[in-house]
Order: sequence, then C-alpha cells, then structure tokens
Amino acid sequence: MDKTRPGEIPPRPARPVTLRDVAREAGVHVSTVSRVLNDQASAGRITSETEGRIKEAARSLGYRRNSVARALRTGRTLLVGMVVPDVANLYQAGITRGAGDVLLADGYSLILASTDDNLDHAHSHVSAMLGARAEGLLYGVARESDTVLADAIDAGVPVVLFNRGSSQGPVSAVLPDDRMGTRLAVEHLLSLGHRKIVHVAGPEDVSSTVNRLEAFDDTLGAAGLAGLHRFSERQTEEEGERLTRQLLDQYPDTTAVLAGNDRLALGAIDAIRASGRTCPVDVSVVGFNDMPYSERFSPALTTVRISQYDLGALAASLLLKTIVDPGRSPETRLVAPELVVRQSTAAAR
Amino acid sequence: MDKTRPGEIPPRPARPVTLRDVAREAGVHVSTVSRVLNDQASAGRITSETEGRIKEAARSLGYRRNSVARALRTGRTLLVGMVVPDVANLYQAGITRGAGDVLLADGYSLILASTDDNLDHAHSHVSAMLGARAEGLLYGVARESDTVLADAIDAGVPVVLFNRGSSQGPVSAVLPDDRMGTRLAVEHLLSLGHRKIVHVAGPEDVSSTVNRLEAFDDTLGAAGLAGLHRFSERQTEEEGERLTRQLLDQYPDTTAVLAGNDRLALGAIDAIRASGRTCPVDVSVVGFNDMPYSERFSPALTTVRISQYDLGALAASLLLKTIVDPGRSPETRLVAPELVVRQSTAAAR
DNA sequence: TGTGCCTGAGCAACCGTTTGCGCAGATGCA
DNA sequence: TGCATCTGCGCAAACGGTTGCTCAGGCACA
Repeated sequence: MDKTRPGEIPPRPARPVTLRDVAREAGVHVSTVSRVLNDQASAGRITSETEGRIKEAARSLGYRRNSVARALRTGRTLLVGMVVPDVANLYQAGITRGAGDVLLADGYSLILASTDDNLDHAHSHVSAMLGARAEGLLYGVARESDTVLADAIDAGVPVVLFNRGSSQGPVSAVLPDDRMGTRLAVEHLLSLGHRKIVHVAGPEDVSSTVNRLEAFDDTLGAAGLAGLHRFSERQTEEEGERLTRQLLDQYPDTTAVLAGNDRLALGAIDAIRASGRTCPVDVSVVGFNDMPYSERFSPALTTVRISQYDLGALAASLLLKTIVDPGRSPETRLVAPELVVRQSTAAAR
Repeated sequence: MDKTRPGEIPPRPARPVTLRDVAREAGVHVSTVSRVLNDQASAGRITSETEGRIKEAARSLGYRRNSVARALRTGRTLLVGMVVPDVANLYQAGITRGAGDVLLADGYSLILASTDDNLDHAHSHVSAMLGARAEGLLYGVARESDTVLADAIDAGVPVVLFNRGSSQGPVSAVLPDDRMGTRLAVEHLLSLGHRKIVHVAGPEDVSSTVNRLEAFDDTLGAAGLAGLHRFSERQTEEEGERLTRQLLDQYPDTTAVLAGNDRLALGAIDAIRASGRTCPVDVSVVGFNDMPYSERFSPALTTVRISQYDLGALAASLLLKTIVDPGRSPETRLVAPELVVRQSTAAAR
C-alpha cells in the first residue's frame, strides 16, 4: 500500500529512482523498461499494455534517466566542451550563445570554461572535459603552437576551433575572414584620405593577429604606404590605451588607428582623448568584431562586423557533423565580415 | 617490445586507455592502480616502488581517468548546472564568470544553459542537468511560482537561486538588495528635484521586479509622491523604448525614468530622444546593474551597481557548501548595491 | 618453534543502463 | 498432430572505476 493517492504528496526520493525500481513496480524486467523508455517498444516487440504499465510506473515513481550510467554503457555523454578566453567578454558571449542553441537542438549540453588566455587554466579545463568524456570540443583559445590543443587532438576527440586557428594539427576551424575584414577597414581609411595609419594588434602568436597584420601591411603596401604596429598581450581597453599612447607619442602625425578588436579600439579612443586630440576629428579609429553596444559608444564605433551568433552556431554544427562522422576531413570555414561605418572615422585633415 | 622509445610517436589510442591497461602494463591489479592514481597509496599501503611503476605506466600509456565510470560508482560527477536567461547578456555573463571561477577552484565544471526566459527551454535544460547527475544547480531564471524549480528541489539536488528569488521552496538565494538599490536611485532623483517619476519595470512575476516596484512606491510615498509604472515581459532595449514612449505620451510632464535594468534604461533614452527630448536635460534616466560599458554609453548611464562577479562567486560558494552539507539550512544573501552617478541624470528643470 | 601482528596487494561486488541472445508459449501451416 | 516460425519478454554480460574485505608471507616476540 505504498501507492501515491491523488492529493497526497509523494515522498521525496532519498535515492534517485532507478530502472530496477520501475521494473519492480511494473512487474517486468529492467531490460523491458529500458526498451520502452527508449522508445524501442516496437523493436523489442512489447505489448502496448505492458508499455502503458511501464510508462505509468515510471511517471508515478518520478523516474529520471541516469545519463552517467547510460554514458558508461553507450559511450555517449551528450556533452560538449567549449573553451573561451572569457565568457564575460561580450564578443565571446555571443558566440557561446550561438553554439549553445545549436547544441541544444541536438540534445547536447555545453560545458563552458574561461581560461583568461592562460595555458595552465586551459589545460585543467580541457583535461576535465576529456575526463568527463565530452564528445567534442569547441576550442576558442588556440595559439599557433598549442600543447593543450595537441593533447586533445591526440586523445582523438573531435575538435573545432573557432575565432583563432592553429597549425597544431589537422582540425576544423570557423574563423573570421581576417584578411578581407582588414582590407575593408584599411580601404575605408584610405578612401577618407588617411595616409599615416597605425595598427594596435592582438597577441603575436594568435592566427587572427597574424592574418590581420599581414592584410594591413599588404593593403597599405598596395597603396604605396607603410604602417606601424604594436602587439598587445591582453586584448583589453587598458592595453589599447597604453599601446596607442606609445604610438601617438612616437608618431605624432598619425591620423588613423586600426585596432585588433573593439576593446582595443575603445582604449585607442581613450588614448586619443588623453592626448588632447579628438576622435574622429583628429584621429580616426576602426575596431573589429562589432561587439554589442558598439553603436552606443561615444563616438559610435566604426568597426568590422563578425556575426558572433552565426560563428558560434557554425562551429557547433561543424562539430556535430564531426562527432557523427569522425572520419570527416577537416575544413576551415571563413565567416564573411562587413564594415560598419559609424562615428569614429572621418576624413583626414 | 611495444614500449615507446624516446623520439618515437606513441600510437594514438583507438580506444581510451583504461585502468585495466595500466594494471597489465605495471603487472598489478586494477584496484592497486586505482588507489595509487587516487593518491591513496599510503592508505592502501603500496610500496613506493610499486607506486612509481604504476605512475610511470599510466604516464607512458597516456591514461586519463574516466569520470563517467567514476561518477557511476561514487555518485560524484563534479558537475554543476547553471541556468541563465541569456549568456550573451552582459550582466549575466559577469555572474557566470564569477561562478565559474569559484567552481573551478574546487574542481567542478560548469554546464551552462540559456533559456530566453522560456519555461520549456528551462525545463529541458534542467532535465538534462539532473539526468547528467549534476551535483548542484545555480538557477537564475526563477519566477515567483516556478514548476521547473519545484522539480529540481523535488529531485533533491542542492539549488542556489541567483538574481531572482522565488517562493517556490526552501532554497538558498543570492540576490541584489533591490529595495536598497531602488531607494538609492529614487532618493537621488528626488534630491535633484524630480517629482514626476515613472518606473519601467521588469517582468511582473519576478522577485526583483516586485521588490523594486515596492521600494519605488514606498520611497516616493515617503516623500508624499506617487509614481507610475509599466511591466515589461522581455528586458530588452526595444521593450524599454516602447514602454517609455507609452509613459511619456500619457504623462508628458514626466521628468525622470527609473528603469528595471540597464537595457531598459537604454531603451528609455532612445524613447526620450525619439520624442524630441534630451536626456538628461529634459528627462533623467537611472538604470540598474551597471552592466559593462555603462560608462561609455551616450550619455554615460547613472545606474545602481551590483557587483556581478561577486554575486556569481557568492552563489557558487554557497552552492558548494550546500553540496558538502545538504542538511544546511537555506539562507538568502543580499548583495549590497551602490549608486553610480554619471551623465544620464541631472537636476529637474 | 609457535603465535600474533603487520604489510602489501588481490578479489569481487557494486554503481545503473544497454543490448545480443535465448526461451517458452502461441500460432500457422501442412 | 507435428514442426517451424513468430511473439513477447527475461537473462546476463558488459561499460570502467572504487572500495571493503581477504589473504599470503614475513617479521617480531615469547
């Protein structure tokens, strides 16, 4: 007489309900319960009467499948790891969102970790993800040479890089089209009459930095010009300000700054202001990414837009395809950028 | 002769290396390997020679512990679920970061999910987390009456609410001190001479909305005034603009807007601008949260600051304590707010 | 030399599911 | 009636670790 009558509060299960409990309640074997609850009733040829009884028992007992046990048996965890420099970074948060939505649609959950671009942090996070037998890895902190990434590839887990590429191994990647984006930005500045342009670049061993710098030099070179640059280790407003200040001190006739991303661009604007100049009147600034609220900054930021949501979603769907078909050959997908002209750029004086 | 000689590339393991493989390599029983790899060599009284041999075997084979199998046996997954309305929301991203850092320090990984404030999404995410046997839940989408939350509590998993409280059950929570924050904001407006103040509030059945509205009315009431308000279903700039427009149309002599959060505040500023008025000259606006870059908006936002990182970190550490001691009685912690006065508020004309 | 204790490791059950195979009864067909 | 086939479900072996218990050998001590 331990059935729950309507109106009674079912006793809170001290230990979670297992298949065995449901089987006992329904008077069948656990394997039968398993088949019914996995919608293999037809394949297992279960009577619809039995099926109904089992489902009712599961419902009334509050059975919830133990994914841990299932994963141990089947090898499928429905977990995917995602590694970003900082979830609190607006640009990355958008990517995370895109990836999360795509994964959810396929029933996967997302283990998310921030590394602060620290290799040790990356190592412990990835190690935990591989230990948890995540079925795939979305890796957004790749360096040109990256031991953590090498480990993951070695472990045989499907990996898709995003944002930053790497020559570490044969692995798929979803990247901004850095060259095209940079070309759009530089040509915009050139068309405004700028000739003294500097580049506040990202970290030196990150693929985006390398590509953007090359495109910067190439595009200027094609116009018979040369540009100067500085690398930043951390892509923060403070770094952007510090480096821009250095560049302005050293090359006072600079009229435009191309920043490696929007945060560096904000720092550049701070430095311009601190030097007594005005953006865009004296110095123009172009950012990269078009992070949220770029249009609300003062001045509103001219920047190269990368669709963050799409990039994340694309990376996730590529990963899912690789999980399904591990033999799939790696591919690199470039996300097309778009120049968004706002208030931080103006004609050169 | 299948030992790896220095310089040789170890063959990539087709199937992950198991304890059994290590045991075979070291010539001992799996239980001995398990004890050594869990640093229970002393408790298990293993010779340091044996210990060394086992560790060397594990290293050379590239053994990685299978957390799934371990979790099945021990019941500990080292996983925590976190549910937010939208990871791409700046305010929430900061909280996520704080929680993630605290959890990492204790060896936990974070399963993160966005629900868009949709109950069905919340249900499937939480269901997946409970299925994965997450050891605890950080729940940031609570409604006053919340069936998903009720389910989780029912399942017996430790839960800590953040941002939004709920009367759904006895459960710990880390919340902004909404009343104090609101009082600070309203008193600031009053001291600037504002008398016609409206409130663009959040969703009606969210605790923060209720508390802020009460404090809004109370503080105005204490000054012998009354304020008007509108609830928003989604806390977006668009909603903020729409509702503010309604309020301005209906009460054209409004001189100040208190917004339920910064995004609504941005929308309010848009509406003010669209109506041909200027913020803060004609109408002042106060936000809530002090989300990143609030100081860079135009005008820079006067707002009530909640330390997002601290709030997330506090919620996580409270959850960890509850996991260790499930008998712990629930507690609610209020995070003290701070008024940050910037450019969006000015004296009433 | 006999007894008892300590040392160092192995044995085997168990965690909760999944799944290939087996089996008894029923049914169909000759 | 005899035999083959089908139906509906049970059996038991995994999956990879963890852990209480056992046990053989060695040593100290009387």
